[in-house]
Amino acid sequence: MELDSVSRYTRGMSTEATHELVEQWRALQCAYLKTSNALDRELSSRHGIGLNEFETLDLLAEHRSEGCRMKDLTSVSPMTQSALSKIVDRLEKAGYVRRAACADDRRSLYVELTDAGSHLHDEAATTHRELLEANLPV
Amino acid sequence: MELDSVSRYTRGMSTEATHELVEQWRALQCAYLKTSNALDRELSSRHGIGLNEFETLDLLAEHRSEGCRMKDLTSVSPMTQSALSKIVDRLEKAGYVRRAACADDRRSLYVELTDAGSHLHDEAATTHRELLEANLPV
DNA sequence: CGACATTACATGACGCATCATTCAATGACA
DNA sequence: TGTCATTGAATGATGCGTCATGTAATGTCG
Repeated sequence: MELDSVSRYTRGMSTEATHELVEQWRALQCAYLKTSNALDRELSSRHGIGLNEFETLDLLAEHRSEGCRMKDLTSVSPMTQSALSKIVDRLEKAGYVRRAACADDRRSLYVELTDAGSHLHDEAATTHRELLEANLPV
Repeated sequence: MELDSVSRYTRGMSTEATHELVEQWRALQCAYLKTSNALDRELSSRHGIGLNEFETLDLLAEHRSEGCRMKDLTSVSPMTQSALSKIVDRLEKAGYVRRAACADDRRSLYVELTDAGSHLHDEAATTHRELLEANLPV
């Protein structure tokens, strides 16, 4: 008869090592969720945009000089192409971003910050950096 | 005239320190998203439950002896009370969990693993630990 | 050149988490 | 004990991200 009242989810790992791994994961999870929730809340209430919207603005600001197409955005963002499409939708509707045709390739679209978007980014970035400082593990 | 072509979202922080902070945040984000996506995908395909469902099972297994009410679950999980209520709904519908009345306080409900839930947890935990080992930064 | 594969992006259906609210049970206190 | 606040949990509306798919435009290669 099998004794499986105690879980044995360790295949070649000691239980201590496994436990440490789980602790590490929970710490990572906790740090991430705490920070991202704080960021999302504050950015929403102070500036009216969510975290992912801000980070998209941030990437756009960062690559402003090179010109940023949707595909470039996709390659530097952890978000899905689909999600980015909708984020840019929202940012465009709010007037923070503009889609512009691309001469070389008519499938592509440039995404550019508008002046309003640039201003918003500057302000929101302050909030963002403050919260990172307050929430990030040292 | 103001020169704000360069963002100055540093109030008392050097730009390098700010940049480091952002890098740190992006690394955290990347590690978390990479790991949680991998976990979610694999747990879903191999065992038919999502990450949050598994982690709820995991917490229930961990506190099996003490008896776990919804409020206890809420206090040890990063999820919302509302979210947990729905997760437990799903787990219950799938037969992995059972809600049981609480004698002391008729508002409270105990949540217990069924045998099927216990088995599933054992199996899924293996997957979970494997993926943690594969994805977690060292 | 013409057919097929691939790429860039958008969209609809779906799942899931969150907020606000609700409801019942309990506590506190005059 | 009766009233009011609080607590434990469920639910409906809403928003957002993902997957699968659709649609152009562009490459590729016979």
